[in-house]
Amino acid sequence: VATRSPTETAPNRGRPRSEQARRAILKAATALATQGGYPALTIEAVAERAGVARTTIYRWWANRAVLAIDVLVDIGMTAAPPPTSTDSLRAIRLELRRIAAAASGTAGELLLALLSESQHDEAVRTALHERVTYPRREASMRAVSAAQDRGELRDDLHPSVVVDLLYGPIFYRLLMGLDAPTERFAEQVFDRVLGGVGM
Amino acid sequence: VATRSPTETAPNRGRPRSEQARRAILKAATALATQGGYPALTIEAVAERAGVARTTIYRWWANRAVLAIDVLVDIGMTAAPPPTSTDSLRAIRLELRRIAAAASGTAGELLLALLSESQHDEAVRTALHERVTYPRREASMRAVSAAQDRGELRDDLHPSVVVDLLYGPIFYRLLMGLDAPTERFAEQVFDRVLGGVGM
Amino acid sequence: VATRSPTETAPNRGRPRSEQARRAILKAATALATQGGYPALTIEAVAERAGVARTTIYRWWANRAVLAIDVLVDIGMTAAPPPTSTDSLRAIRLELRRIAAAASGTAGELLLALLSESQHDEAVRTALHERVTYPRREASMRAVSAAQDRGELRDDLHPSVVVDLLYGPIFYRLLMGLDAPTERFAEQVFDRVLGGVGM
Amino acid sequence: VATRSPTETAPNRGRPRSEQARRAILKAATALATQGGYPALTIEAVAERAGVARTTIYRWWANRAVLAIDVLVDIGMTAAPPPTSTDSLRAIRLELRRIAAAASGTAGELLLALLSESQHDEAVRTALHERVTYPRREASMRAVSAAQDRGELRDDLHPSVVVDLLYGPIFYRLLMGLDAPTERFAEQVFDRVLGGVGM
DNA sequence: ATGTAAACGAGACGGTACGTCCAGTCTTGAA
DNA sequence: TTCAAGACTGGACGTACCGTCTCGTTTACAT
Repeated sequence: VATRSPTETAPNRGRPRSEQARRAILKAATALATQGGYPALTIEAVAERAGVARTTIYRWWANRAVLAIDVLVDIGMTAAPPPTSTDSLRAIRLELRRIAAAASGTAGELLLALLSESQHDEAVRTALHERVTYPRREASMRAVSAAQDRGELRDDLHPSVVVDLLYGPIFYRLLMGLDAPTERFAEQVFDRVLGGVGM
Repeated sequence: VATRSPTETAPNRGRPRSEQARRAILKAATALATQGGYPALTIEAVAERAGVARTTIYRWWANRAVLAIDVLVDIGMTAAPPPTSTDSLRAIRLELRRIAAAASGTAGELLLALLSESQHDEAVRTALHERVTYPRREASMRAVSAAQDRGELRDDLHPSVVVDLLYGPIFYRLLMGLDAPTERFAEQVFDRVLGGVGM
Repeated sequence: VATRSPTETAPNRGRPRSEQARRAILKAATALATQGGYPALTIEAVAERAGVARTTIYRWWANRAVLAIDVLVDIGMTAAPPPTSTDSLRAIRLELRRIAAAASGTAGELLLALLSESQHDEAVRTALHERVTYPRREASMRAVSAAQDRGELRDDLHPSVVVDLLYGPIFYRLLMGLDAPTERFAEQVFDRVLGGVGM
Repeated sequence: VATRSPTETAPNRGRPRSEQARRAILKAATALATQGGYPALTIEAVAERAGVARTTIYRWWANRAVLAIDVLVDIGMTAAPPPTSTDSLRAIRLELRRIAAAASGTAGELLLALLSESQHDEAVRTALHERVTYPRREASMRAVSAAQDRGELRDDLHPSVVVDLLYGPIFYRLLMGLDAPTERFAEQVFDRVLGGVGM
C-alpha cells in the first residue's frame, strides 16, 4: 500500500507520520466502499468515520481516486492474493477461479469506477496499472511463456493474447454487468481456450 | 433513441414538442462527449451549447446518464451498425472486427463511464442493458446457436459462453485500458477460440 | 440595500428572486454580527441560520465583506438615519451626536473590520465608499459650504477640512478603541472646532 | 520590541535564544507586510522567508497579530520617532506633520488591521495600546497640559479632548481611506484647532 | 568531560472557512 | 403544454492557514 511518500528529504525529520491515522483512514474507506461503493467513498465521509481531519487525508492521497486504489489493492490482496507459483498452467486455472470468485463484489465495483475515472486522470491511470493491472498480468504472461517453452501451448501466439483469451471472458462478464462469472464458468473458459470450441 | 414520452394525457394539447431542440441537445451532447468524454457531458454545458434551457433537457431525459446512453447508442449505430445477417460464423468474425475498431474511442469511454454509473442506478443499468448490451449479445447468441445446430461448433456449451469467449478478450483490452484491440487481434481471437490454443 | 442586480437581461425572465431568502440572509447576518462581530459573520453560519443554501448567498453577494457592508448600511440607517435638513450648522451638531451614539456598537466594529478588508479588495473599498462613507460626508460638506456662504464660517477653508475637523475626533476615538465618544464629547468637539482652543 | 520572555525558571539553562533568528523573523515579517500588507504576513510565509521553523516563531510570539505589532512598532519608530521635547505646542505641530507623513503607508495599513483584530482579542488590544497608542498619546497630553499651565490654551478642557481634536482629523482621513493626510493638511488642522473655524 | 535543559528545524495533525462546480428542482412569463 | 430563463437547495470538492504536537538535533551552562 503505497501513498505519497513522507516528503522525502532527510530521513527522520519532523513529526513522524501517524500509522494509526493511516490505518483508520484505510479502514474507514474500505468500510464505506463495501457498503455504498465508490460514490460513498467521499473524503468527507472517510474523514468523519476515521476520526481524522480532512486535511490529513489530502496530505497522503491526492484525491479520492488514489485512495480508492489503495482500498482496491487491500481488498484484492486479501480476497485473491497474487499467484505465487505462476509457473504452470494449473496455477493460471486456479488464479482464474479465484478472480472470478473475488471480483464479483466491492473489488469489481471499485475497479470499474476507477477505470472510468482513469480515462481523464493520468495519475490514476498510471497508479491503477502499476499497482493493479500489470503485476498480475505479467505474472500470467510469464506462466504462459513458460508453458509455451515446455511445448504445452502453441508458440505462434504472443503470451498477452493467450492471457487476454483467458482473463477476457471473466472480466467481460464482470465489468459489463452480465451474469456474474462463476467458478464453473472460469473452468469452462480455461478448458475451451485450450481446446477450442470448434469441431 | 428513446426519451420520456410526451406526458400522456390528452393527445395533442398545448405547445408541441420541439423536434429541433431534441436534435440540438443530442448533437451538443455528442460533441461534448467526443471532446471531453463523460465528465464534459454536463447538463449545463449541453444546454448552453444547444441553446436550450436546462429544464428542456430534464423534461425528456431523467438525468445526464440516460442522455449519455442516447449519445452512446447514436455513436454506436453509426460506428458499428448492428449485424444484419447474424446467421453465420463469418458474420460474427466481421462483427468482432467492427467492434474492435469502433469501441476504441468515445464509445468505449462512454460505455465505461455508464457501466460505472449503472452500479448504483437501477434505471441506468436497465436502460444500458436493454438498449446497448442485450441487443447485440442476443443476436450473437442466435448466430452461435444456429452454428451449433449446423454442427459447426461443439454443442455442449451454452451459446452465451461462446459469445463471452469471443467478445470477452476484445472488451477486456478495451475497458481495462490495455493495448487497444486491433482488428488483427480480433481475428486472432476468433481463430483461436475456434481452434484452441493447446497443442 | 443593493446586492448584485438580478442578472440584467430581459426584465422578467426566469424564477424571480426570493425576497424571503434575501431578508432571512440579512437578518441572520445582522444577528451574527451583533453577537460575535465580523469574525462571527461567516457565510457558513449565515446560511445555516437563515435556512438557506450557501450558494444562494454567493449568488447575490460576492463574499462576506460585501454582505457585511449591507449589514452595516442596514444598522446605520436604523441607528443614525442620514441627516435630512443639512442646511444648517445645527443639523451637523445633531448629526455628530447621533454618530457618536450610534457608532459605538456593532456598527463601529463592522466599519473597522471592513476598512481593514478594503485595503486589499478594490471592490470592497469602492462599495464601502459609495454606500457608507461618501453619502454622509458629502451631505456634511454641502452644509458646511452653505454655512460659509451665509458667512457663519471662515471661507478660506475647503469644506472637507472643516468636516474632518468635526468628524475626525469622533471616529478617532471610535476606531482607535479609546474612550467611547460620548454625546457630551461630540458637543465639546463641535463647540471647540468653531471657537478654537487657543486663548 | 517585546516578545515572550525566555521561559523563566532557572536563570541561564539550556540553549540560549538565537538573536539571529529573532532578527530574521522580524525582517522577513516587515518585508512581507510592506509588500502585501497584513494578509501577506502569514506565519508560514514569514517562516519560509526567514529560513526559520514555524515553531520558532510561535515560541516567541503568541500569534501573528502580536508579531504584526512588533513590525508596526519597528516601522513606526523609524518613520516617526516619538517626540523627544514634548513640552511645547510647537513640538505637537511637528509631531502632527510627522504622523501624517509616516502613517500613509504600511504603518497605517497594519494599524488598521490590528485595530480590527483587537476587537476580539483582549491580548492584542492590550499590547496595541501599551506599545503603540498610549505612549504617544500620553506624551501629547502632557504637552497640552503644560501649555494649559503656561496659559497658552484654554484650561477648561481635558487635555485628551484637545489631543483628539488635533490627532483625530489626521487619523480619520487615514483610517477611513479618504484623501491621504498631507503635511499641509496637518498644519491646517493645528492652526484651526487653535484658532477655531467660526467667524 | 559530560549531562541536561532549552532552543531549533522539520513536518504531521486537527480544524475552520473559503469559494467553486454541478446536480436536480421550482417558479415565472412567453410561445 | 412546452420552452427559455434563471433562482433555489444541497453535496462534495480541493485549498489556505491556523495553532498544536512530536520528533531528532544542536548548543551552552553547570556539574
